[in-house]
Amino acid sequence: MAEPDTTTSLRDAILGAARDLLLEDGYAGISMRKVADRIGYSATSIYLYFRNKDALFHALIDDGMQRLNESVVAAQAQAAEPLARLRAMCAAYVRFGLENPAYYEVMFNLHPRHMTRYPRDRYRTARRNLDLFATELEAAALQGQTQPCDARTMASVVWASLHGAVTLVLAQRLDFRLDPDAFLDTTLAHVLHGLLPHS
Amino acid sequence: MAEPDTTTSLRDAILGAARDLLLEDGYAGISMRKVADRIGYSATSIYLYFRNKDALFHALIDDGMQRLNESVVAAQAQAAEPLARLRAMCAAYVRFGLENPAYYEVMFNLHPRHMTRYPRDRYRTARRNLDLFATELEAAALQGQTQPCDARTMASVVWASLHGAVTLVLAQRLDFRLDPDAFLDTTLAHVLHGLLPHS
Amino acid sequence: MAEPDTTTSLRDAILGAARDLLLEDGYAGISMRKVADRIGYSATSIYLYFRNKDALFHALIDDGMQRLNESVVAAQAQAAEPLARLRAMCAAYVRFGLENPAYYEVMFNLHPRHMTRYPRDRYRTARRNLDLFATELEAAALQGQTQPCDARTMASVVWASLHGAVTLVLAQRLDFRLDPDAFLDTTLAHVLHGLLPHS
Amino acid sequence: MAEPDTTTSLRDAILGAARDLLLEDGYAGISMRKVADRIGYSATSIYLYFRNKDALFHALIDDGMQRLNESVVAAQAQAAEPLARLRAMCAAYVRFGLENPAYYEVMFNLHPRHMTRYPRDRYRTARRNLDLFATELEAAALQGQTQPCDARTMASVVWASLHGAVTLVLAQRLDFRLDPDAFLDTTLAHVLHGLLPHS
DNA sequence: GATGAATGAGCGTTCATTCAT
DNA sequence: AATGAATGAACGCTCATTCAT
Repeated sequence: MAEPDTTTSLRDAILGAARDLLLEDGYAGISMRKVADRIGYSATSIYLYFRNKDALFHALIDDGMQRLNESVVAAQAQAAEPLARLRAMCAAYVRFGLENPAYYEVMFNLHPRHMTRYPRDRYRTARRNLDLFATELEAAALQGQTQPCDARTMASVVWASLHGAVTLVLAQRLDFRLDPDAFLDTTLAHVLHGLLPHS
Repeated sequence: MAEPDTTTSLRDAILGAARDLLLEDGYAGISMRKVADRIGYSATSIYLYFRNKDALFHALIDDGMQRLNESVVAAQAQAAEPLARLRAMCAAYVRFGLENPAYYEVMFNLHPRHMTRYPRDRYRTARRNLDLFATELEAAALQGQTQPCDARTMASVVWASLHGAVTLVLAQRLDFRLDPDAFLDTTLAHVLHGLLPHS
Repeated sequence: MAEPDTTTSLRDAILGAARDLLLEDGYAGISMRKVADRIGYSATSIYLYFRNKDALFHALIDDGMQRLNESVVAAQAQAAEPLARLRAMCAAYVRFGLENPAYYEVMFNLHPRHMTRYPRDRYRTARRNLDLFATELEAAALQGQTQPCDARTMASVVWASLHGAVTLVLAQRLDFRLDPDAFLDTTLAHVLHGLLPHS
Repeated sequence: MAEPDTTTSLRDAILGAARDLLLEDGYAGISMRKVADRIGYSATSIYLYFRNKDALFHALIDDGMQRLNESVVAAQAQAAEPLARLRAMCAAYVRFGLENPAYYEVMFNLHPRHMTRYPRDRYRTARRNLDLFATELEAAALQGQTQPCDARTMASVVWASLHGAVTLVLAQRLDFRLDPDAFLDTTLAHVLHGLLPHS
């Protein structure tokens, strides 16, 4: 269909097409042929760059994790105070999800069934992300800005809330009478408020 | 394979088999023929009760929504005070998700693509669920137990947090060093704490 | 390609087409698509009658064994004396091989690799064939017409000789200066002569 | 994968790898890429030495024929008398087959389809083998040790019997209650006995 | 109310081969 | 002498769906 793209590497083109398809049709919507068609190459060519479909997905996940990490780290650097940093990081996380729905789906919604072959140690990147939140939570608690808690657990709790909000919006399950942006703002405020010291 | 089941209606048998398969093999594991095999009928028979695969899914969603509603309503009745009611309802919601992963997946993770044909008015059941939360939030705010807010938005925010937690646990994306139950308890506490009046 | 054949059952048509293809292109030459094309049906239809490719082959083998058995049994009945019976049976065996090269190939040349899933007990039919030869060998020995020997072993030896001759002719490996018929006649005579009592 | 082998010629390395693969995975197990992988070269390189896959097979056949010839010639030299020589040669033939199943398969079981491009004159090596047997048969007949016959035909008959026995054993089609070695010994004895003068 | 027969589209994957370098 | 990039064809198989009965 499409003309072969000669400006980017074929490997990147494949990843890009896969990402797009993922967004349009979900996991089941990706097929090696469709990816190939979209970039104007034969299906066989994909196998020159990825051993099989799983490998392609895993590369997508790695790629997404990397980008998410960068976004959050960048946000972290934008404020001086733990709580402000947290707020920036949460906002960055949500923004990443909304702006990269395909990455988001493959990273966090892909059923474990499809992850069984995902190399164990690659999860480290994901955990590193959580650690960023935990670090700030710990700092905030030390300064008395938040209720003391187990930083690791609370990091996951915060993550879960953000994740739920992003997911609902992306899956178009949000009550249609609500404004997504207002909803997300409220979510952010609620999440942070939930961390404050019990009076 | 299986003997036709003569005690329940065929329609129910189909839904039951679909639910089981969903649970066992995930979304992709459901195929018309597998469902048919499992109940000892021919694949063609399914089409007598459901126009196509999507219709079958939608029925599954309806079914799940109904059950979820019942769980939450039951929880609501167990306490007298708005905040206590909310807590019970949140706990019931989470419990439902963990105990009915198949329903949960099809209800909230099904790709929008499959929802395009989902009749608009059926969403009402889903909305009714949210309204339950909104009602209690409103009542709690009136009594000064929580920070005033738009009840509808906040209901979705609460829901999003619970949903995120459930999703992470079901998708096995929770940090393996954390205890799921402790994580869920903390989530619940955090969600409720986030509602309290700003001091 | 071809018009659907409405006179024979589809199952038989499939087996027939598979047999023909086997003859033309060997084992590797058979594909579900080719079989389907040849009978004017879609490839999918084959799966209505055979669970998979192996099952199709196994049916072919069963079919061939049955026919071979019938040929040999018929020959056995044509003579009164053990040695004459043996001769007739050997001739019948060779004739069957030459006239049913496709069956012959699946039955005896198919690599064990492809037989691993062939149900153990089906081999009984093959053994029954050997027993026919063994029976006559035993009778002949009792009458002093042949050198005493272990009938079971010798039955296999006789079989091996016939099998080798058939195979060479079918695989077109026979020296092109020889007349196949003369070669087969000599083989038969040699095999039988080899059974006679040592003087 | 493997390091390129610099001691032997690439052509030989290819043949060796092909032979190994043939043995391990059977005929269908050979693919140009697998052969290439095994020797640490690119698949394209094979085409520098063999025009296509069939040519590679043909070379394998030549190679095998050469080796078989050597085995038989060596056996021939081990006895002084025609009949004893024949026995030794037959035994050598069988041994070669059992010890080189890969060669044996490609030499004698390869479907005629793949042989159409096999250069006519190459069959000479195969014929030379038969001539060895014919020569001894002729000598034995001259000395009155065997029944007079057309040596060329009888050489093929003898060959066919040995071939049948080898084939059955290799294809694992021998009655599992028989001991292969005993079976082969009996075959040998039977073949030779069949040559003796009619009393 | 239920089925058997049939299919077109699609899947992930492997293969022998070509061509420019 | 050797390769990397690329491909068209084919493979076994599963799927949702239709249609006549």
